[in-house]
Amino acid sequence: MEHSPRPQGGSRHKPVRNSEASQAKILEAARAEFVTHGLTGARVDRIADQAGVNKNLIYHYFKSKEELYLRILEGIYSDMREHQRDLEVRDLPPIEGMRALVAHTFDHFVATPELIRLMSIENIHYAHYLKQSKVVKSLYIPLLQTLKTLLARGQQEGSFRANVDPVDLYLSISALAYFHLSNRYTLSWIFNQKLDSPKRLAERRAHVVEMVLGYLQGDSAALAGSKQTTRRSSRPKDRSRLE
Amino acid sequence: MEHSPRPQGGSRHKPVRNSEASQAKILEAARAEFVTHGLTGARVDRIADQAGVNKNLIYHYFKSKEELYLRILEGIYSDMREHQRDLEVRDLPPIEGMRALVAHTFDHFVATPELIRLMSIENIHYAHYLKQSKVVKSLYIPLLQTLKTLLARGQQEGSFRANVDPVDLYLSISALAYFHLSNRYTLSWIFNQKLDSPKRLAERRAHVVEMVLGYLQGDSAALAGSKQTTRRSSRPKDRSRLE
DNA sequence: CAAGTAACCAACTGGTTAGTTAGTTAGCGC
DNA sequence: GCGCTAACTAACTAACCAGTTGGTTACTTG
Repeated sequence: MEHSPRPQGGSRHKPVRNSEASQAKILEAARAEFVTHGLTGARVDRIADQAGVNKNLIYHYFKSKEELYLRILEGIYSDMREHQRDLEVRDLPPIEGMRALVAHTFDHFVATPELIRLMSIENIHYAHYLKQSKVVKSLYIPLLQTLKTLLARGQQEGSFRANVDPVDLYLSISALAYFHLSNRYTLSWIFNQKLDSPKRLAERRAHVVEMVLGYLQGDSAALAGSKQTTRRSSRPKDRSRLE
Repeated sequence: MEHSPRPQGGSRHKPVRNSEASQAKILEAARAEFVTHGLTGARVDRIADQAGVNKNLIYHYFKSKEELYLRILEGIYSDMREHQRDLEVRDLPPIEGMRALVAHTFDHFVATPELIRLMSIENIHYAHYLKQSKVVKSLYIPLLQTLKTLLARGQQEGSFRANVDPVDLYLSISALAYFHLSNRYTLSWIFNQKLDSPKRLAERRAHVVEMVLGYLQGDSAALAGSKQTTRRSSRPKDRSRLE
């Protein structure tokens, strides 16, 4: 099916026609377009222009705008495979490991702004497209496993509190690393500070790491309010509610 | 300018023409439309249909789709004026006050899903429209002030750690209360659990409150790594970085 | 080198959509 | 009860935009 010209090497000058290169250019342009404008805001004419190919070529290789979007979406999530460097963290001492995991999550979001944009965009669309993907889901399994392992080892050696749900912890780590970036435009304006400046990012990174570690290392028994000693009971007395 | 018919009471049956009611119907329909479809996905024909008015009436009262969107945006943010119940929290003991503040932020996000959607949508649009608003920014000043007050009082009585930036703390509280909701569609699918079920929300609420309080009450000196004793220095040694 | 195939393109199409035009009619002030 | 203003409408328009048609040309294969 693929029609790569002169694949066996030989002449050096690139051929006029090159399906692989064209597809790559389309995907690259599409990624930028979807990331900056969202699915509904994206224009396939603009993608064609930016890729330097005829619009029809897009339909030649991808059957529709939505199909192309899905390809981009899967690509971005799969780049998170890099996340699987979590594995390297499993053998570190729990505190060090957790610290590295949080910092790495933070750094990854900073380094891949496209991931954050597309995650937001997908959620605006109620995850309609992501749900069609087969691969993405499985990427999270090793990550959760790493978290569980670290958590258990930390609890065993007495440095982490008990009764921490790994999914909740993952949600919190992501939340802390994600929100200030995903919402940086409204927040920067509201608080009169560039949340994505290197200095501010370094500060925030330290804060986020401290927050997670501070929580995990805090003594839950001492911290719990007068009545609550078991967390996570499904309907707490709710002393803190205002109304 | 306003042309409200029979404003002085009198006959009970509603008049055929009623500008205030029409505008209200338009705004209500527009809110639903923008919240579910975003700015680019929204259709003014659909808004007109849903409001039960002629499309041109929308242009009679609001000069464009974007203008209407801005109105909705401001309305949603202004409903956060309710947030100013933070003030009631200022006089509580610091721990109780902070607990209530976090819980209230969480509850507010749960109760106002439209706020989260529009915040995400605005950030997809780089806060282009919010920046045109004059009112929104000022809503955050008292909130930050409350945070500062609580923080200072807690530090003074020795129950909160030192060196906590109020903006960072606000970002973290919001992040923890926002992320699992804003991204509930992708996350629910990935983790095979309905993140917005009442049970799960109650659990998450407890976790979030615990996380913030646990962090604040943790002893920063004891928690800090071997070298770092002053947090928030603008370029920490970064022992936790992986690469 | 002939013939087939896939890469590639210009121009078009039809449905959609924000916004307009050119009015009609309800209700108020006098 | 007349005239004015504002509420309200039906039908239209111009631009836009995803997707198509109907090709031409580069490259491969036999």
